[in-house]
Amino acid sequence: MDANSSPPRAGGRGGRTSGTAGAVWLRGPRTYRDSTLTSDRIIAEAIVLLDGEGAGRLTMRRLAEHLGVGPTTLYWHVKTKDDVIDLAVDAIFDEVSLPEPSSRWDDDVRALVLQWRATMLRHPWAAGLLGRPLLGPNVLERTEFLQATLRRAGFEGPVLAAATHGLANYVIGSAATQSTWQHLATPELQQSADAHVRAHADLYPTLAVTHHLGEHDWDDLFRRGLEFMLAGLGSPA
Amino acid sequence: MDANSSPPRAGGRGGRTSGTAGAVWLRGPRTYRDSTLTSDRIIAEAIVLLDGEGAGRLTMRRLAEHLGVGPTTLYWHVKTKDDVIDLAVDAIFDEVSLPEPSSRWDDDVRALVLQWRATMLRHPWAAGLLGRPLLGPNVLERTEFLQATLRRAGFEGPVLAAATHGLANYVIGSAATQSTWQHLATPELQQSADAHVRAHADLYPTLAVTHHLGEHDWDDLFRRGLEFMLAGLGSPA
DNA sequence: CCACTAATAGAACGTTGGTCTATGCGCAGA
DNA sequence: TCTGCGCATAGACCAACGTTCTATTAGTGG
Repeated sequence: MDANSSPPRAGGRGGRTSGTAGAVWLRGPRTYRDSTLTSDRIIAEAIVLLDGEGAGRLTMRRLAEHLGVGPTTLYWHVKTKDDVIDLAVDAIFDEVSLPEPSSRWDDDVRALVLQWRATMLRHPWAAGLLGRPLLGPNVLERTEFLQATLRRAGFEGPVLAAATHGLANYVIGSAATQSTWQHLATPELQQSADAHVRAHADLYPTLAVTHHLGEHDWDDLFRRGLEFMLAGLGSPA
Repeated sequence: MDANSSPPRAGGRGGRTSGTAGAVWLRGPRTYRDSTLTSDRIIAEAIVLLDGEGAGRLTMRRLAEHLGVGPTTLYWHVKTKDDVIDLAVDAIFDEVSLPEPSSRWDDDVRALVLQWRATMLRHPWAAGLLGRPLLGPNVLERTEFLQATLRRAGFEGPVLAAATHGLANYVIGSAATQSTWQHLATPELQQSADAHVRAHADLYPTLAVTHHLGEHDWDDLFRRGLEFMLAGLGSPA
């Protein structure tokens, strides 16, 4: 807030630290104005902001304010806002822990994919940020795990590529759909959407009966779809 | 461009059309300054702009300019820019023609899903616009068709819902991934991404061997994944 | 000819992402 | 202890954006 008023903060550690030998160890790493702004801290705060208020309300100024820092200062640590977003997206994938390989490859896939999905749902803004290349180390590491698991299961060549893509795209699509409905659409919108479909039951007879937009058991839905995919993979292995 | 200079355009049809009976038929529908701006024309031009330059370069001002119209005029026909986008997204789904129901339900699904995908690839900006509810009539009609087809095939209850969602989410995820790579990532980025993965072959051993990011046979990949899903659906029907 | 409505344009506001430039802090060496 | 020097921060500013408010014009019905 008013972190940039007149009295300058105390820098470093207490008082005078002239060229005394050995003082380095007491001083610790380079500190500046005692709050070292790093790109990591920026990304972390960006994620907090995104989690709390959604992608639309992430602005460089608000982000700087939350960090107690001038708006333009961020650009010293980060090139553009797009960089912030890309880094934030990759950062959340750190939460997807890689399962310990078991004796059943499909169990490993299940475990990974469920965590992947859970992470995307924990940060629903991530779904709306697809459409940008996912090349961060965390994403690549998870993709590597998925593909390596499938490869150990015996898939190869085009089949392996298709299996990897199929599973990944299913997760991405599912998470995007669910995030959209759960977090970006207000309950009123969900209800009126439901009402709208039922009001036009002549146009959407099947949807009107079966498609209760707001009342899905999303977990069950996802798991069933995943089992379809795994079953389809099972035969031509 | 300079459509708003001093000389006002000629309105209506030639000269005086006072209260002469029967003149309505000669006059045709209400015309104003001989170029009737409608929300349909706005959406159509928005799609042209989106196709040509991507989502990032669609602004109300540029859209108005392309229509030879003042920037604020659009707001008479359209409430907000989000409306334009929502309408544009739904409009492109008009290109997804509903297949004639055949004797094999899976062929119908294949036909629909392939067209769905093709349309999304034809308008690659659409993928980045997921994360907003798809509730337009065109989208709903296609979803209705998909679900109705599966229902006729014997699916019911949670299985039906899972099958619909599974297929739709697979299409969405696949199209998003491919659009991202083909259109939003420059060839240089693709190449350097490839190089990056191979340079870190220690971290991504499987990807380094198999994952040629820029050189996928996307059609083949998608079809194989779709067949996995359909095969998985086939068994527990 | 006049009032009325539909449609257009313009000025302007607040906010955004980003750049350019100046300022201050902390450290190393003399 | 003083003096540079580079890392880090802030401020003024810019062009562009979405949108609103208000004025103006074209066409219609009386």
